[in-house]
Amino acid sequence: MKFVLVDGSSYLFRAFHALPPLTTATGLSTGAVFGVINMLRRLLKEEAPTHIAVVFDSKGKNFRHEMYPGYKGNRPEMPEELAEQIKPLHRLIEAMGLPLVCVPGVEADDVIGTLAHIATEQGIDTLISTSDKDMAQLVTEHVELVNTMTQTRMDRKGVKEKFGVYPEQIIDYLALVGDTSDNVPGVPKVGPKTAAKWLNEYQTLDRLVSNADTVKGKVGENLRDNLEQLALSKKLVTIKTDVELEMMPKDLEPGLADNNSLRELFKTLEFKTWLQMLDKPTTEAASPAPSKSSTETTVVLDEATLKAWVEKCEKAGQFAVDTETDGLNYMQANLVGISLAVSQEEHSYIPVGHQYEGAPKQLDLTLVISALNPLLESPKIIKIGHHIKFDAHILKRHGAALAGPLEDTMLLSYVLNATLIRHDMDSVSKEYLGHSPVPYEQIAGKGAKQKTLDQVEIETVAEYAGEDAWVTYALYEKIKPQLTADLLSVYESIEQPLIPVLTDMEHMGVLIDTKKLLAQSEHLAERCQALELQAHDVVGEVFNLGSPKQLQAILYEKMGLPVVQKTPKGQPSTSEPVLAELAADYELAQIILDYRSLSKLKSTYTDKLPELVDVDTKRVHTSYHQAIVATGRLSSSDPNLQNIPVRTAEGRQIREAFIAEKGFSIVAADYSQIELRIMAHLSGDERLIEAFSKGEDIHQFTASEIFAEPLEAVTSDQRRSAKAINFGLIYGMSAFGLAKQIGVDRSTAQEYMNHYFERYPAVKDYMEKTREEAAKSGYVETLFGRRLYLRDINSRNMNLRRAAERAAINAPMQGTAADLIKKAMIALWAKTHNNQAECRLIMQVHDELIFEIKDNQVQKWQSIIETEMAKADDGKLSVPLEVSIGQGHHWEAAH
DNA sequence: GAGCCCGCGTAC
DNA sequence: GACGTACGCGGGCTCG
Repeated sequence: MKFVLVDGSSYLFRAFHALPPLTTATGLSTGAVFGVINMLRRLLKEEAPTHIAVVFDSKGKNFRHEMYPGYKGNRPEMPEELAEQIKPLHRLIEAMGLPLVCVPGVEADDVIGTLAHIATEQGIDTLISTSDKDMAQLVTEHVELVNTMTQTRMDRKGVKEKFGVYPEQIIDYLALVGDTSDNVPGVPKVGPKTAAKWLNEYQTLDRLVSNADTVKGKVGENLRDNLEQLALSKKLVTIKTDVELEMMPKDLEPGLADNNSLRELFKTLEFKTWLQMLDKPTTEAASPAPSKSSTETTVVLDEATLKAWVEKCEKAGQFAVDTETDGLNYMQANLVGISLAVSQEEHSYIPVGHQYEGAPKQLDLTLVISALNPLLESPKIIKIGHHIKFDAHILKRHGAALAGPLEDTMLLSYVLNATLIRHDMDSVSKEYLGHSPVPYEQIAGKGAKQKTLDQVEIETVAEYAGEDAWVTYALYEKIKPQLTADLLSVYESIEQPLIPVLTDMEHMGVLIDTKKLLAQSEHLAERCQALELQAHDVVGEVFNLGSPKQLQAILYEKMGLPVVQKTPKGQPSTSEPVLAELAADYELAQIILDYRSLSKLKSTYTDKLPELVDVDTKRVHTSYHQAIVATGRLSSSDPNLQNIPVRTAEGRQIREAFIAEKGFSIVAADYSQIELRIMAHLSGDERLIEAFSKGEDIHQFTASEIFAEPLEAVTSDQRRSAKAINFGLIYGMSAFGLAKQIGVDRSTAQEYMNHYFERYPAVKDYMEKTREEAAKSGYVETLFGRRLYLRDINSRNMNLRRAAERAAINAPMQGTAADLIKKAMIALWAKTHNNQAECRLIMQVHDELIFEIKDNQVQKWQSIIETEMAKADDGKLSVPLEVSIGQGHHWEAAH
């Protein structure tokens, strides 16, 4: 046990007087807070206490004032600049998870003296962190002082060196010397030297007083004149060691840091460096005291223990569950074991699939599943997981039905703060529990030697799996209470109900016409080969067309093409826009462009998609990630179904391979211009809202506004420019970007934008207001209250700040759109999940939902889909949500 | 050979 | 430097 007592009051005063007077933009003084927190952080780092208290004086008078009305009498009233720092300091200390102690009627010294005294009695050594010399009287063999500001440490020997007397003589010493700052009288003309000399001669004040007559000179006279005063001074400087306290040293364990409170406080106090450090996962800045479990994981190998655990979970009403598997593919992985936790201390692991040589006999999988099923299915029992969708898949494929209520700590963390940390278990645990779980590699090994968990010893996996379960449980208890009402509503009405929707979508998968894709691959291979030969021919040597590096050497060094643009690393770029520009003059550039686009299609889509078709279901099962995208969108991987080509005719052919099973059709429904509609709503721009309400072609309408032409006179070029502006605005684009996009000079682009803002003044206001509010609060919000923190919004780095400002403008629109389609998915799932034989949701592509619907039911479902999607805003939007919907035998035809 | 970064390109 | 959010390919480099 490492016990540290911090004299908060002494540091507060020291810091206030020693440090330059920092103030925030609003005029709040923060210098002393900064100094004390800085000191505390250093102390925590250097001493790593297991038990700690930060002690402050209580407000108002204490027993010393009663004893001596003049106590601290010559001290001026505490300046306002200091007084206003006390509350924020206390709040910060609490947010750091440190026990804050403040006992009425006594001073910090007395509390510290008492705690140190108790600790010594209990055999605990104490370190007192203070800048107050009076504390030297508390030093013993078991109590040391440290001044964390000056980095000096003092034990018995140190006290003697500094004061010339031993700690037990310090009280007498102080009484003799007096203390002007506390208005404690001493003996006139007696300073440190004399006091030490006398005490070395007579040992104690009492013996000195008895021999007062023998002391010569003027000081001797002064001593004799002040004997009465001396008794009082002695009482005043004596630190109490018998204050009645409610806490014991052992109670003073640091709690968990509340990083969200810290963030708010750092923001208010404008402690930007710490704010940034807080947002870096590697920081030890505010890392909370580590949380841990004091018990081992119970390994469940017999039916009786299993039954006991089922009952335990039932009784608890909520439990954390985690599945261990032999892989990450949710459609293929086999169950190796299940861990459960009903508290941080009670966790178990039920092995069912360990197969290494010498593995003990484990409970039969079907037996375990049927024992757990009542638990997993019960609508009365809360199941907590971290990324519980994965566990739901695994359990489902092994005959168990994980049904709601489901809680997911990954999603809780995401909703609470999507941007500043990642939401995998390790990161979240580190952030909220200050605990780093055993990494998977430590259990399974890494690289070529990596084993699957079924090959790893049960005891080893049990520890790992049990930890995952109790950490999940602890995270749930820790994070959920931190959600404000708005964020809780985002969680409960969007993210939580989306879990089963995504589970079903993923499990259902998408039927792929593998043959068609492979035929396309062959065709693409031929064309790529031809282009490659052609390129080699033009250049006169063989090189790798797929290598930007080789290409750069060929184009700019060998062939001497003009360098249009450089990559961020200073290399001449060979990117699409550059080559497109060169293509007018150089045949080679066009060849490369064609090659690039075709080889991209081949490598990423026509070759890869067939490889990802599941052997059992013959369908592709993507993973939708619910806690990745800062704005609230989903992302998709393995395969990514959200970037299937659509722009070019060749690319679109790939969509022909996304088909429906026999007797079914593909139905695709997308929101048209959803983000612009949201912009219209959020800005409240009347002209824009009206245009949407009337069902105008928004790009054409915008063009007619910008170019002051009647609607019917708008040229296709004008419409194209207006469209670019519309999209650019959503992304916070500049005149420069717009100019590049539509191929006009910058001043023309600026002119267009000016016209735009003249016609839609509320849009301009909205963007400025969004920027301002983001800078002030550090975050922006969607229509439904989803919050996005922007770490660089006040960065002094112009580029970072500008990028954060663009994100601030984009996020409410992109995020609200994401919220809306998620709500539509949830509403539609409610209508379809019991009727998957007729209609099933199979894909989501940000503003589009794709269904597979029984041929003779298409009409009926199309109207349901349209209705539900159109009313996903709950009537909140001042513009209508328009849905365009189509059907066909494949995705391409359904557009 | 595994793992990572870079440049590039696909989607909304 | 200049347009927001993602995923993922092949090349090529580093490391063991």
